[in-house]
Amino acid sequence: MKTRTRFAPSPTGYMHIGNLRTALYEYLIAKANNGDFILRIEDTDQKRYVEGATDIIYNTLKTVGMNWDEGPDIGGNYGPYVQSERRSIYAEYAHKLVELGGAHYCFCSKSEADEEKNDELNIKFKDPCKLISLAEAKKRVAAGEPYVIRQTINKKGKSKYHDEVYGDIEIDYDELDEGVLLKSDGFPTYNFANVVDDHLMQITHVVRGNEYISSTPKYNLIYEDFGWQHPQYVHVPPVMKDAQHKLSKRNGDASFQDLVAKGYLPEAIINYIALLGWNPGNDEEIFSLDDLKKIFSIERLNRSPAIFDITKLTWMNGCYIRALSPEKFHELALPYYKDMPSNVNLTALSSVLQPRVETLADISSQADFIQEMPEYNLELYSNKKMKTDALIAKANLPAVREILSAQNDWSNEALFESMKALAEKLGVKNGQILYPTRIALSGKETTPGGATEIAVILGKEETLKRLDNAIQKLS
RNA sequence: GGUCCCAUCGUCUAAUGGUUAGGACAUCACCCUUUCACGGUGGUAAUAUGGGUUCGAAUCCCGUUGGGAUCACCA
Repeated sequence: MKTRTRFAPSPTGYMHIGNLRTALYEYLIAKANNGDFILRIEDTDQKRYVEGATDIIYNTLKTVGMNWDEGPDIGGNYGPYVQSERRSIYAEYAHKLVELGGAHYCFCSKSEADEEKNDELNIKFKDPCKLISLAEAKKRVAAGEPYVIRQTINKKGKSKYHDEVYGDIEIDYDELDEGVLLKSDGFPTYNFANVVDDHLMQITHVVRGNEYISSTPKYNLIYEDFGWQHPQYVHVPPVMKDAQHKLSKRNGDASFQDLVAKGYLPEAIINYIALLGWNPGNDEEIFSLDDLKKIFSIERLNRSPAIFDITKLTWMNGCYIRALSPEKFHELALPYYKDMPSNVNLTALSSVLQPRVETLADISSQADFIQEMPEYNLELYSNKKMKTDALIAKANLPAVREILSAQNDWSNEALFESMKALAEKLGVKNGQILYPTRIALSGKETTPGGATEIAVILGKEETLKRLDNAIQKLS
């Protein structure tokens, strides 16, 4: 049987990192087995529907390269792939389930149900409507009385199923709740829709958060009542913000699109989250999506929650940035150069920046001095190791200015040679020339690149101008 | 509270009865160096806890503690 997995997000307008990881695992399970990855939109809760949310889902999956084989936009043999377009299907199966004895009509109002149960005394909702005969219930339905369809659980003893990650799970049938399957608005709940859809769409592996572990027996009961075989279950632990809290929109935690906006590369994000709950069994940790397709296995999935560590993602993102071709990096950096003066050597800037930034957003903070010379204190000229200070700067900078104004070859190598020659001629250390020059050109304690590299980036005109200003400031 | 799940360095994790408990991030030190990075070398740092089982336990079993999930006409 062909492996088929599905990613079934509800369109709430936010691509959660945990969700994306689930999608990744679903995608990888399918692709590692030459199977199909299906996209299904679970929009049965109209209250939570957010306009444009499906586009975020599409765009995210596309930018990371997780292409789906069937979905709302491209169709497939098992559509429609949007649950709100499948209402008649759920209604049909829900009524059928009633006939099969797996569910019953319930006429209680929501408040009646709430009143009945008592969390503190651990009293579960006992539906009085279970006692209504099917004939009577049908009559009331036909008369137009509002109703829901509730699951009927009469089984006793222990339910048992196997989870690919957590092993054998045993839960007493008494613990199971006779939940609503079809709401009074005619929409199904997740509890019902996912079973019907997963069966109809021939999903072989259901991958989802481990919060579903304890409700899975209810779903299995529905499969049983219909005489269907249930899929294999792959419950995965949550991705955490810290030891106590899941990553969530409510906490204001970063979504995929937030991370991209902060200068993280989609490839790095995917690589990092793949390792949050899965490992290849060796010490390697840099993987492309294609690599992952080849080596992913369900057996190496972890059972315990993993904390999302932005520091490690940042490191990994730095690895990906350094691995970029200089051209590609330059292309990605371009948007951050929007406000740069036109005479700046952007190619040179990119080449000094590439090994120094960990996220694209670092570009702005590292290159800010190029746009505009910052205010700085003369103290900056002091450096013990370089044996230099403002006095030495004052003494040497005029000579630097002189030699550079005569400089024709404005390459880094040529500039460096000239500066070295100058130091030798003056009988001072290289650092006593280079350090003050760097400060004069940047006004910053740390810069991407040394004095001559900055000079190349700024260009001759701007370099001389900044030297003049520095000399004036020092006098 | 009932039920279910989880527990190795600060973090992600490896070690599926026998290892000096390994790697990565972070951190610290040193080297490289035209500041800062990059790169290189080395260090600090973990089996929650108490009992078993066994020649031998991070690993198997039981208890304890801690954490999480679930008990919606949300998914």
